Amino acid sequence: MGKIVLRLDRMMVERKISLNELAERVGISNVNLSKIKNNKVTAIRFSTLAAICKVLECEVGDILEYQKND
Amino acid sequence: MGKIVLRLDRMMVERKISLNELAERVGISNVNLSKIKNNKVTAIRFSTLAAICKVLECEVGDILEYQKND
DNA sequence: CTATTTTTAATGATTAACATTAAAAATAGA
DNA sequence: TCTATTTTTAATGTTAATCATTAAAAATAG
Repeated sequence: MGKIVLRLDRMMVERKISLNELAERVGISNVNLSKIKNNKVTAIRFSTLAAICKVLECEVGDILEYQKND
Repeated sequence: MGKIVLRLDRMMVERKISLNELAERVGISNVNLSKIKNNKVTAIRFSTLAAICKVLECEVGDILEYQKND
């Protein structure tokens, strides 16, 4: 069926930013960012996604990917 | 502040698929797909996004982009 | 070991996707 | 121009799920 996978790790390592700091700068709780980071959410608001892209200075495609199976 | 923009048009033209057909194959109403296509939504479910990517045979970055403004 | 960071869990509020129906607007075809 | 099809807008209601908050457990760092 394929699914959407969020991959924050790479960019976070690249930008040398911790989860707590990213959460603060993005403007959401670290608890929720942890969920997002570990693919425990099934949707995301564009405002949140935009804030993440802004702080991490990256494109949507850098953190969201479509993973098809088979 | 920057925002997320959905761009379905390009891929739809490229795949030569109408909004009604895409809606049907994605599994959502044409009304909602129209909203998505015209950026009238503020969030999206990964299941919907994955279905769109599947039908259009594309990556997330092909239809979702972060647009920063100065 | 201890302090910090990250993850998990549970609860609750609020937002908003999505369905549905109906009508208006836009587009295409004859 | 007229007509059929497609797309968009509008309104209403249901349901899903983000996100906040609090607290505790687990993992990591020093």
